[in-house]
Amino acid sequence: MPRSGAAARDRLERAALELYGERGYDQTTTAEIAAQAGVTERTFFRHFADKREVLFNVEASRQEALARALAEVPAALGPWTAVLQAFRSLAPDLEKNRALAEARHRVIVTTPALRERELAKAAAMSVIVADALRARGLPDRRATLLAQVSTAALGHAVHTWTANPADDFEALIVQAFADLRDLSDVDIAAEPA
Amino acid sequence: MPRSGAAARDRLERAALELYGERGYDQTTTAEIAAQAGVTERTFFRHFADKREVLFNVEASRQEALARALAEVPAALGPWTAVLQAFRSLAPDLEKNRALAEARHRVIVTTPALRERELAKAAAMSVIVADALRARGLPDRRATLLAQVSTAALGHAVHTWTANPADDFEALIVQAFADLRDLSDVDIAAEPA
DNA sequence: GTCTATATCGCGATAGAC
DNA sequence: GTCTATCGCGATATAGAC
Repeated sequence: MPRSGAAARDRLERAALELYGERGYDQTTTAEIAAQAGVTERTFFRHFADKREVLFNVEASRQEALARALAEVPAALGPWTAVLQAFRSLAPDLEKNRALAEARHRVIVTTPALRERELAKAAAMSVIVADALRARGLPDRRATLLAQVSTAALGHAVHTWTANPADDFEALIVQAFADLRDLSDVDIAAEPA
Repeated sequence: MPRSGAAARDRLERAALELYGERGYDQTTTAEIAAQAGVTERTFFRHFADKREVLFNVEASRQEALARALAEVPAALGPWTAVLQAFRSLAPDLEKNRALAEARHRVIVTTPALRERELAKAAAMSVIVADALRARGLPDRRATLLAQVSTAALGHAVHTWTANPADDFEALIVQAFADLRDLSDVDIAAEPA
């Protein structure tokens, strides 16, 4: 048994995804996950704050990737377009891990507790976007607003993508942003005084 | 001690808000809340599914109000405007309970577990909006997208409102929708081929 | 209402890795 | 040798079962 923390962590993640998938989240105990990974239950909690977090470690690297992408977007672009471009850059990584993402997704959507955690991760994404927009000089409130809204669009695209194997992520996020533009356009005419 | 369920429920909510505020969510046990409300711990769990839910009962009535408001919006209005109008109708109720909302907000923002639940409630709101939009004939994907995005704007407005005692909710939500329109407008010109 | 399972976490000891 | 992951034991509290 290697003493490497990372390996144990990895085994715990795999074991959790497998067990949650087989018998469901509620019917799986942390002790079982630990056993399957070849460590004790106590070790599980040293790696993950709680039973949910074990499925959301991937999010961390995704967050870093997004932050980096946002920083690299040319300053000349408008905020809306800048965010879209950063989101598009996530596509390759997403497509590469599609199989895993689908397995994860299946478990998450069927488990309220996990869906809650997923929403929390999305909120964290939103904070990252807001920070980046402020750094671009967007006033605070607008930065927060655009961040929340665009992150919502991102979440929408990711969900659609995961649920429909035929869909292409990059096309979906572009479409989502376009739809939003159209929707507000249409209503401008209809808006009452 | 009246055996009335509603009264006990009310005392539990008050007790929880008070105790969470005083010593923090993690340092408060459900037993303590029950004791302060003059009931047994078992009764706490009869009324609320878990320790968090005790702070989110208000959301239920808010959700109903929103669903009703959405149903009453004239069919002639575009989806974007329709949602905005429904959101605006929430203003009076919000303003009336401002003091309580602020106390709640203070506890929630400082407690990750509670923030997660709050996000889940927002997601539920989003589903309600999406249903209403589909009922108005909007295609499924667009309905979901617009629902998520507009709910994000709503959340943004509510947060800003709660955090800034000087702000007026209705003005904030109108401003948020206007900002979104402007943001997409600005970028249309700047968008690359 | 009582009883119980189990998620979560604190502490001291142990044992690979460097 | 120092670190730090892990272990083993134990305590508490939430939530569900009977």
